[in-house]
Amino acid sequence: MTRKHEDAGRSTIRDVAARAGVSASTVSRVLGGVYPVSSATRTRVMRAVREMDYVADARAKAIAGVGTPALAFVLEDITGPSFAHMAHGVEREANRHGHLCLVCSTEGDVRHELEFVEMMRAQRAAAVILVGGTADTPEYRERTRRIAESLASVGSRLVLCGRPPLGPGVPVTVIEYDNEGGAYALVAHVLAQGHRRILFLGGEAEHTTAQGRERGYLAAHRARGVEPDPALLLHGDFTRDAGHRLMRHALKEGLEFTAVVAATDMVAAGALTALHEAGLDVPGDVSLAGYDDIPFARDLRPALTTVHVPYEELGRLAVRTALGRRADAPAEHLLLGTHVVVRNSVGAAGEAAGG
Amino acid sequence: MTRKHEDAGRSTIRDVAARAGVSASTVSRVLGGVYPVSSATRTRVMRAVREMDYVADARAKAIAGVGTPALAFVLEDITGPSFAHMAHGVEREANRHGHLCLVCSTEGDVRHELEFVEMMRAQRAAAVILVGGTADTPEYRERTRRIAESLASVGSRLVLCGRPPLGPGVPVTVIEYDNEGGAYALVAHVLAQGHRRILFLGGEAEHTTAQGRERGYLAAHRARGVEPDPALLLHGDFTRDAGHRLMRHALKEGLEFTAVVAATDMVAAGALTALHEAGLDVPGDVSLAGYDDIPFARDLRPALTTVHVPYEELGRLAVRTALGRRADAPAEHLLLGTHVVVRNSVGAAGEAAGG
DNA sequence: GTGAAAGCGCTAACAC
DNA sequence: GTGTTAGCGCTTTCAC
Repeated sequence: MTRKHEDAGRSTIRDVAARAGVSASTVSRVLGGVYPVSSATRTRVMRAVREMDYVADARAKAIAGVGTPALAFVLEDITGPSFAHMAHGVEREANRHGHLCLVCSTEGDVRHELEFVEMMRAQRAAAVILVGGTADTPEYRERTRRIAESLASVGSRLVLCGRPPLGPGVPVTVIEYDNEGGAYALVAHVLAQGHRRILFLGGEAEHTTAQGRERGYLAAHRARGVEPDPALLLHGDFTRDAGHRLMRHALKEGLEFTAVVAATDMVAAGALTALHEAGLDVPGDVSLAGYDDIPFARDLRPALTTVHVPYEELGRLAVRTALGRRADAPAEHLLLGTHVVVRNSVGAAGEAAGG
Repeated sequence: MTRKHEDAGRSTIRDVAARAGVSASTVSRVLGGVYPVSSATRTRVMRAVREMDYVADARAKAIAGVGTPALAFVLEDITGPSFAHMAHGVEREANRHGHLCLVCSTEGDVRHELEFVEMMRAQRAAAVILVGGTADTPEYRERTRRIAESLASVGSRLVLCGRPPLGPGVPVTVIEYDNEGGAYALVAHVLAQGHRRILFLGGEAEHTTAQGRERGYLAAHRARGVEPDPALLLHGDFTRDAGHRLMRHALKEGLEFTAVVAATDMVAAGALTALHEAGLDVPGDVSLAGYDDIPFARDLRPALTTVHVPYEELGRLAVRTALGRRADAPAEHLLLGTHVVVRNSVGAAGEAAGG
């Protein structure tokens, strides 16, 4: 009848009740703060609570059907600036609504993503938010559709934040931003400066974010009537090191270009360093642009022209939208706008000497 | 007797049992995978599980006494690069041990920190990790001591990651790194280049991290026999904007210095931009150094001389140490080393012209 | 091997 | 107002 193991302090509501000389329900009522309880009892109970430093077990409350469920977000690596900003938005908004947040880093491993979602389902999370783009393959779509459905089946909901939808009929909430539109505007700006051979330092070929940006790059060219040279499209990942490596490679290969558009600011940063190491001036010899508008972009020399993405807002909206929905609501889709931020890294093509 | 609300799919172990034509205990045994169960039953149960896409409620398991508790980390803002790296280390290591992670951003508000810790206590988290430095006041120490004790009383443990200990007798695990030593080495390096008036762009005056770095700054001066000018110690916070603002201020006031040491790389980045905006060359006119060695430091122009801190390792160790301890273990303290990374932002003083 | 029953810490419906 | 009882979803004796 009494607790099995008397580990110091791990007291239960019954211990508090005993100490206050009342029943457990009374303690529950006092703590709940709603029911009518005589002020004398209330005082006694509160004193016991304080003396024992008691705090009710949230998990027990949860299974008893009270208390707000957690929110889960899974991302590749919290260390990336744009991930971090989305995560921050998610976290803030979740807290505003009284939800705790679970984080999981997949380290880019798809199996981890699956494992985590399963764990979140076991936790009966209010929603699972997949943060950031991913490799888009048929398997991915199938797997994610299943995830969405199994989440819906336990009353939870899948949210895609910064990742495109999966097609109709999948019970998923998606909040993304306009990768293609932003890249289009950015590249149009570069083209408007007279550049015609623009190197694109992309992400992984199948990555949704990279693809969107690449589409914008292509579309801007076509709109301007210039045929993009496929040889100018390089692929790596979204890290600073990839940018550095790709840029060195392009320079060594003698690729001809007068401007480079990097898929992210991180990539641009690495590329910038490689350009400098090669003795090239930006934007004197080569123009450079990034994407994301991370805080650091302003401190690069020259200050980086880039595309601003409302990452934090994205995270906040993901939560707000998810919480407002029933688990089995139909798919819904928000697309946030982006805009280019002109700074000093893109110059007129006339002055450029070529890579 | 049957479930109250028949929300689609939220099936329980009893539903699975019914479908498989066995008792709940049998399902539990099959899923547990330990007990002897006839392979026929096992198959039937597994099929039911699959068909219903059943996954056991982790919270219920938790209160029944099985399942690994979560780990919680609370930090100011996941958006800061060094926070993010510590968080990443925490997350990775926790996952390696099968623990889920709860994150909480305090947004720098002490009350939030308290609230969160209380919530984590309610969650019966295995440990609560406070990530990053904080304002060190008597109230802070008292409050944190109480937190440590109340956590210990529910069998959990407080871990300070990148934050100094609280004095003897407090049941706390602290993993920090040598702020003072790193700053000492860095400033010694700057002094060795002949600089004698070194501007220090610090963090908030009471912030533990800022204090440690400032102590190193001071100590290096004294060791070299040069009396630091208090007027050269400026305080702000750890953001890029603070660095920018402080630097402009220093320039406008006509402060005299030939080098500046920023409390973080972010601050250094802002300062660098301010220096450039003022038409000053780094390190030609003024030398500059940072602290943290964030990935971006290499891409600043000039590449930033800074102090490397093993942030991710710090996070990993925090978890590993905490999990290895009993809740009521005595205080313990790890101090990780740091080292200066010499790049191009610090030059010889002879060539400097003064701010 | 398998089921019934008790218990984990809590809340809520139902008495009195 | 307050105690008793019956759950919540799970695990784990204890019988058979």
